[in-house]
Amino acid sequence: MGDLDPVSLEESVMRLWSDEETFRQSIESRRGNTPFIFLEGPPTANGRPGIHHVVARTYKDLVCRWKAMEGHFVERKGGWDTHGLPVEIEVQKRLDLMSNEAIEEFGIAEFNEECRKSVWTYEEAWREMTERMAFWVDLDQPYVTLDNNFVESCWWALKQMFDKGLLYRGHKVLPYCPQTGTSYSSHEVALGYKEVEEPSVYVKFRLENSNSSILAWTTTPWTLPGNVGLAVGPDVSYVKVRVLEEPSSWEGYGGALIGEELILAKDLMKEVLRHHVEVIEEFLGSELVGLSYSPLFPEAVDGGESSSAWTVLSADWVTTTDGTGVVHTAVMYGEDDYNLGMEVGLPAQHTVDIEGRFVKGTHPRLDSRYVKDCDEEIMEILSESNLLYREKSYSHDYPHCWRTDHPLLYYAMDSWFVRMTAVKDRLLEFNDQVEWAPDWVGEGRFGEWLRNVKDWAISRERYWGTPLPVWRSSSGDMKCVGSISELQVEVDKARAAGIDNPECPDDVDLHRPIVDQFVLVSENGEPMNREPFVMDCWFDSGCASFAQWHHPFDNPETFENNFPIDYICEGVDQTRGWFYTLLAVSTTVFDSLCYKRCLSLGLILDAEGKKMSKSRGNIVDPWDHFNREGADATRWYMVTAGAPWNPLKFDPNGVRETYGKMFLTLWNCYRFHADYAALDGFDPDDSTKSISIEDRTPLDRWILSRLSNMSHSYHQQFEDWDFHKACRDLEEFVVNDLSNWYVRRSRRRLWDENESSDKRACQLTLHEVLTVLCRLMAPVAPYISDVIHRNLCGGESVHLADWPILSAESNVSEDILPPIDMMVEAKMEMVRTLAEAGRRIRIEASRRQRLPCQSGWIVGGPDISEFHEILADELNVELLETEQDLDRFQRIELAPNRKALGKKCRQDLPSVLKELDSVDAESFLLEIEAGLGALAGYEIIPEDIEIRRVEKEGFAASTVSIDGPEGPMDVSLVLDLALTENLLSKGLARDIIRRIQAKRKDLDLEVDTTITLEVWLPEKAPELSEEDSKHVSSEVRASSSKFHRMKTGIPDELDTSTVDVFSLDGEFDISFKITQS
RNA sequence: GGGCGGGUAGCUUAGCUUGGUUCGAGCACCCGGCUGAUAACCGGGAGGUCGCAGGUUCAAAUCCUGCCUCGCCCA
Repeated sequence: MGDLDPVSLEESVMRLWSDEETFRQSIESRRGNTPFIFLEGPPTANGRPGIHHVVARTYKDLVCRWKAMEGHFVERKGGWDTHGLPVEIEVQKRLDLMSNEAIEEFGIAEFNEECRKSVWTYEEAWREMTERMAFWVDLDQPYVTLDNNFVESCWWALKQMFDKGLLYRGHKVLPYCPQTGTSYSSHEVALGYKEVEEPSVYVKFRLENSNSSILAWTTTPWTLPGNVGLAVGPDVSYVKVRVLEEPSSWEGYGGALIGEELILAKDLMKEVLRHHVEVIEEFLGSELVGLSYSPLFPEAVDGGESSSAWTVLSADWVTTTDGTGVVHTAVMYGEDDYNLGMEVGLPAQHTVDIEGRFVKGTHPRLDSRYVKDCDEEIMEILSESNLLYREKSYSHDYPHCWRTDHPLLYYAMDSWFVRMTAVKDRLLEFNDQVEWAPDWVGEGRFGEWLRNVKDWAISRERYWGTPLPVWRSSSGDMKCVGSISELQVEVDKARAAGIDNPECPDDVDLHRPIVDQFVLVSENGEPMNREPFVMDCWFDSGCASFAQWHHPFDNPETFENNFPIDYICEGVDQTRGWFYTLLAVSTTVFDSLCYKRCLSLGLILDAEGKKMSKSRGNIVDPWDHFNREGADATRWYMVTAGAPWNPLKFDPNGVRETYGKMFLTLWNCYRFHADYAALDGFDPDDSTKSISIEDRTPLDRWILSRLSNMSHSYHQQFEDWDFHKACRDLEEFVVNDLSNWYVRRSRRRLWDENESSDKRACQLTLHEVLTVLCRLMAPVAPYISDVIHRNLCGGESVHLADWPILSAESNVSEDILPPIDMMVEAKMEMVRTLAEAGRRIRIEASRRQRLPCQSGWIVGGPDISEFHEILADELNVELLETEQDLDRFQRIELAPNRKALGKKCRQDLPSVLKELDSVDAESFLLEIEAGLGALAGYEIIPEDIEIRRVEKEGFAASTVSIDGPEGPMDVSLVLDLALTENLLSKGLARDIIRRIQAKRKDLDLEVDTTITLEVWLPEKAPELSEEDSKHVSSEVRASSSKFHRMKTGIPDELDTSTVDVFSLDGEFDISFKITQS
């Protein structure tokens, strides 16, 4: 068995999986069992996949693999998100189509064709990444959001909403660029923020039947003609002031007359007012509510029936952080303004047209002018009628069009909404039934979002997307079309009514501009045109749970069998994205929750903690690791680096570490088993040679028990979503228990050339341990676990094997875990602790490890005589004994039990502790046992203190605390440091063996190669006994050997390839020569 | 501005629900040991204002309040 080469190992497994269709088999072999339903959140293939996609796909994959091994039928349909703005932007940039006009000139059909091609740009890269990282998902029959079938299902869903009265047409205030005629998403807006300096104005709104004006402030003078209300905070303090005298200096427009009265927030007086004034009244905002004022531009807006137009309104979001504490409200040009306007019934009329010009009739000096050019004119107009108090230049970040650099206008656009507010209670109810990991995402972030749910604006004035299937006549009649056949019926109906329509075949492309060409007919015979929107592409992915099956048009039962979803997993940034839209759609369409479990992953950051993004250029290429440490190590690293929902700082060095520590160690453990199994013709299934566990050595029973314990907690941690803890524990088991103790302690057992039951017990044990390990690891590290498992289990893929732990949810028939023996585990723990203590003692006493001690004594603790052989070997002592007389080496110390004492003594605890420190431990313990113990006036009972045994000074000893059956107990180890000729000889032999073995290794000799040996010992060296020199010869496989006593150190012939010299404790040199025989 | 989450050694982190001995581990570093055992392992060392400031308490990394800071989402 060779060294581990993870890349070629994984690549060959990849080919094997593809040849034998392991993925398909792993699904089919469980067909008929309880399904575990997974839904893939569709990525978009118009960007290159990065390491952050590997993270998400690892968690998707590992849960699905795990559930499959538990016997569930786990289908995994791939998906692609193909609509949406990023696609359009990409194409627009490439073809230099920087406005809607440019796109329409280019042709919508041609433009959409470009988009359709663009979304597959990186499909190949995604497929390769997906396959190489071993994410098992069906990419041959994926759902694709641009497919007609998918779109048709989306139409169907929208019609369900329409029929339930959940769909309505309204306005939405959006950042809008009049030059390109486009409104922008927040993502586009973010591209174009610029710091600008602009005029801001303080305007006087004259109250009706009063000598007073209310002062309001705005940074967008162009919205003033549209003003229809003033918002005040009901609990904010306002003042009315009278102007007493002119300010000492005044620049620019505006001002106020002596005697004029102004109203504004009390806190902002100093900041706003330039005149000397007196406060004549003070009141809360609520007292202002309802007052009427004169419109600034009386011609601009028709108040109509509205009783609230040009009155003071109450809004609790008004603050006094800037302005005057009064917010000028222009319904069509601000989101808060619009919402307030809808709430209180303000007239919703545009004073600005779609090209950014004032509409005719606003004001003779403003009509038809571009609004951003009118700031000066507006100030002049207001100033002339003494309605301007002040102007002030104001600098702020303001969004600009990323394409034309023009400032964006917040503008109320026609828009379609889903009435999510109507189903809020259901949303909350369903959300409560979702098992969230971590739970705070569901309760906090997501729950909070749902409690403040707004109607979902689902229309976009774009080209590339699922068209909104609503047709509307000029008088407002509407029809929502829910399928192709319905469209055909409507088209025929229109044709019959004399409207000329193109053909509408069964496979009509449900995209723009095809569907735009159909004109339908309303009940009263009017032509109806399609509303010119496409849908928010989140609507597409929100429909994925059923649209992936073309529900309800194809096999409705497929959907019924696959809904609701058991498990979804995406980044936490999807909270308001996919997590929400899935729930929004399932609630409105099916009145059901959509998914039962949701794992929300933390963001992935670079090693410096910065978000990975294309623009920063700090993306890690997954192939850097696939081609070096392999996908297993990369996946294992990502899972063990932290909780899945915490941000992961991806450290390339960490992958390397995981590879070195976990995978090389595991491989070597496996190799140890495999090499000897091959040599001995080991057959695990040969029942004539099986050895029951109770007949195996305590060491075997120990590792098997540890394996069982670890497996149970591993499983439990999987169920608790603590994959990181599970895998860390497993890694700890492999490195510490399996490699560093079991394999190390068992090496000698397998060296034995003769067939023995002990050797066989060891091989059986290793075989069992590795088999279970492979199955536990398989979901996370699917390659190496499969290779090892196949080799151990007659070629069976680990992914077709059963999960080794039974649980309520699984379909597994039997538990293959060995018995747990807590006693043997506790004892072994003690052995290992004592072995470490022994090394500590030797270092303190300057006694080198290879020089044996005659005796060692274990003082206290449980009986571990079954492990004396192992421990004696570890400690390098000739004889290990149990000493019952504790006092021979030990004294006691008393330590406080702070928890108990704290309850009892409260604030006197410090003085009690101080006294405890100064009493004589032995005699005070007697007092306590006699019920007479007292400190600082408090009675001390045995529960208040802990007795610790420590070694007495002057002994080569060490005391350790171990976990006994009844809590922690102290055990001491004492070593006899006396030297004898016998010990010196043995130590010398061991040093010689060690150096020769190292030399053999240097010379690349095979383990079973025999040598001839000559050793030259100087006179100062201890005598090497006959027995020990024989021991040397046999250990190093010398077929003949000579041991010389010589007066000088080094033999004459010095060929470094066969001769070597080493120094023992720096006192003398020993030389030796080996040659292959 | 609002909501949520994080801040513990040079780096990565455990501990926080339920307050109790000197805050535990890994990587890197230094010294030593062990090894037919691997990029492994063992012992020891150095390295911590547990983000800051208050508060509660005999006792706070842990509970409470405020602030600073980073991130995400929303405005």
